[in-house]
Amino acid sequence: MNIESLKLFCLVVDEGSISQAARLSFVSQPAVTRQINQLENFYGTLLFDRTNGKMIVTEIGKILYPFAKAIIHDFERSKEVILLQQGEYHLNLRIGASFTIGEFLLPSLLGKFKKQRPEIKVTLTIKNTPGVLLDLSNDVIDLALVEGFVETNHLLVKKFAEDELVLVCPPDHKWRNRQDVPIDELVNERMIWRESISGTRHIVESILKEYGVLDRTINYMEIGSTQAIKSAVEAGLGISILPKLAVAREVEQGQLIKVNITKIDLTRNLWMVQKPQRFNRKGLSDFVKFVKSSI
Amino acid sequence: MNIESLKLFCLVVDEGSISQAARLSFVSQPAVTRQINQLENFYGTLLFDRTNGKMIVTEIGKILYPFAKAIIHDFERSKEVILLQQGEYHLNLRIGASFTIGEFLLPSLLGKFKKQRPEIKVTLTIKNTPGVLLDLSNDVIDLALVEGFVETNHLLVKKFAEDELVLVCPPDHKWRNRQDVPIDELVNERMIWRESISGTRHIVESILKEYGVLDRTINYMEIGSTQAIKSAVEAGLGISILPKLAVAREVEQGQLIKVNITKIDLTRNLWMVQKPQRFNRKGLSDFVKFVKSSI
DNA sequence: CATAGCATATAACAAATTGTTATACATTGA
DNA sequence: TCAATGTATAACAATTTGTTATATGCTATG
Repeated sequence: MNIESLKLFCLVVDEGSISQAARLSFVSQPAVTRQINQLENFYGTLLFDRTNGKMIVTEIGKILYPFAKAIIHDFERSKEVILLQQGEYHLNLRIGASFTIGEFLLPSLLGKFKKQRPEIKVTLTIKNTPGVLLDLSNDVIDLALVEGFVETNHLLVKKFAEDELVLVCPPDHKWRNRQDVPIDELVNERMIWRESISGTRHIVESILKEYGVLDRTINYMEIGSTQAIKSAVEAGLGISILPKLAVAREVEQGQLIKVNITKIDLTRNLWMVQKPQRFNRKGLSDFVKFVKSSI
Repeated sequence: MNIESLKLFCLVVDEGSISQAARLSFVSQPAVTRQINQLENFYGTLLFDRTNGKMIVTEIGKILYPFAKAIIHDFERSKEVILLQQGEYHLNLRIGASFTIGEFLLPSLLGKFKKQRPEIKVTLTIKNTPGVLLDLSNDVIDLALVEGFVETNHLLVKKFAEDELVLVCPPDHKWRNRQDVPIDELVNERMIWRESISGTRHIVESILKEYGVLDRTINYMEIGSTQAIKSAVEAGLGISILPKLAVAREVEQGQLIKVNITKIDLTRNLWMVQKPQRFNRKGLSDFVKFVKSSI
């Protein structure tokens, strides 16, 4: 039993005409005729008296009418109420980001987005990359913005920006006037690292390993915060390889010295990761579009 | 939107399982899966959380549930109420019959039928044939039982019995000891007729006309009642051609003399006439079957 | 009273929907 | 780990729904 049929039935009752009901419903007249016929067959009785080509509802049709109206009403309400509920859903956006992205890239980006779409409520959660991806798979966030090494297992991954990793040293370091430093010279330098599950560290380690330098550097210190690492380097405790994004201001103001590693490109991609969902929050696709267009 | 889909949705919610819902509905599991999917697509949202293969209704599904229940309930009620109404309809049977059939054939027939089906309420209306057919076309009766000459125009006509027309004369008539009377001898006899629209008269006239006798008989009297004609013949006012059914008892008791007209068969058919209706009263088809089987 | 205009019904066919079976994939529990 | 169970998907048949073309029947109008 189709609710549309009941809707047509009511319309024919109200209009007293199949043709008129068809016009109002933007379907052909035979379509309405058949719907009414099927309704009559279903209930096993005539719903209209067709004497003289007029459609006059029968006694039994009059009995059906309020039931049909009630069904239609409930159905329409169900659509409305769910749509309302959906509204809140779609206007909520939960973003997770790794430290570098969350602390240095997203704040201004989110600011611009909120200016364009103030009605969308954004929640930003900053964790290390594995934590963010865990949140994603647990449906705690709708979108993950992370750097490096995402297994594409059941996840939608798309590059949305690049960031360069740069070697920084204190202003009084011996490399302070060098443009380039060959990678070999990193040997015996005191390296300050992020914690071992950090996306940034993962990338740096794999590069150094590739060049056989990793094992010969001095793992001098591990600090769980980029901000703290910067302070440590500034204080002359060692050197570090950090995202350009994170040290841009300190380098500009001379608190840190940026040194290129000869011939080595430490550019890595930044990824947007989504879980493939049958129904996404509308705010999500809007934000994804915004990020793509603004970077 | 199909009410069956909503029913399945509720069943899946209640059972927490698509497979179980499929079993209870006697359809295949993929059929239920797709119904649920289409429902989700229609509302643009997930109605179930399928984590770990379980079907747990979502918040929005919980919103839909009472609406679906209400719709299903109203729909079921509409079926019940209409069926109830139908009951009265189907147990009512309005029969119309022409005089001869209504007065001499139907009473015992209806008695037997009521003994078999006491729950069916029968209304019998007796009129002349055109009146009965008019009632039929005006939906005042459901079944007409008439003799002769029914235009098959939009009507379902079926022979259900035969009746013979017989010539009757008073017991002191000159033909009282004759077995046969040639048709020519009818000339100059005082004929007593039914009214001109009577089915019986129609048939008799056409036979007499066929043999060229009609214009030479004496149209002595027209009486609107078979019973009155019988009395008139008995009183010696003339002769008449009447249905065998109507004179059987009087002939047996010697109050009227039956005379055959040589070599002429005045057997005529009795007809059951129905309007072709899309939905007939059940009592009607039952009565039609009863009549066919009992005659 | 014939006929144009309007309404419903029916037939034939295309498109969409619904059901089926077979099969893939994921989870659970022995 | 593997069998058992449950959901999803693909491919196909059967049914349903819409369409256009056309028949039929009533009403109003000249």
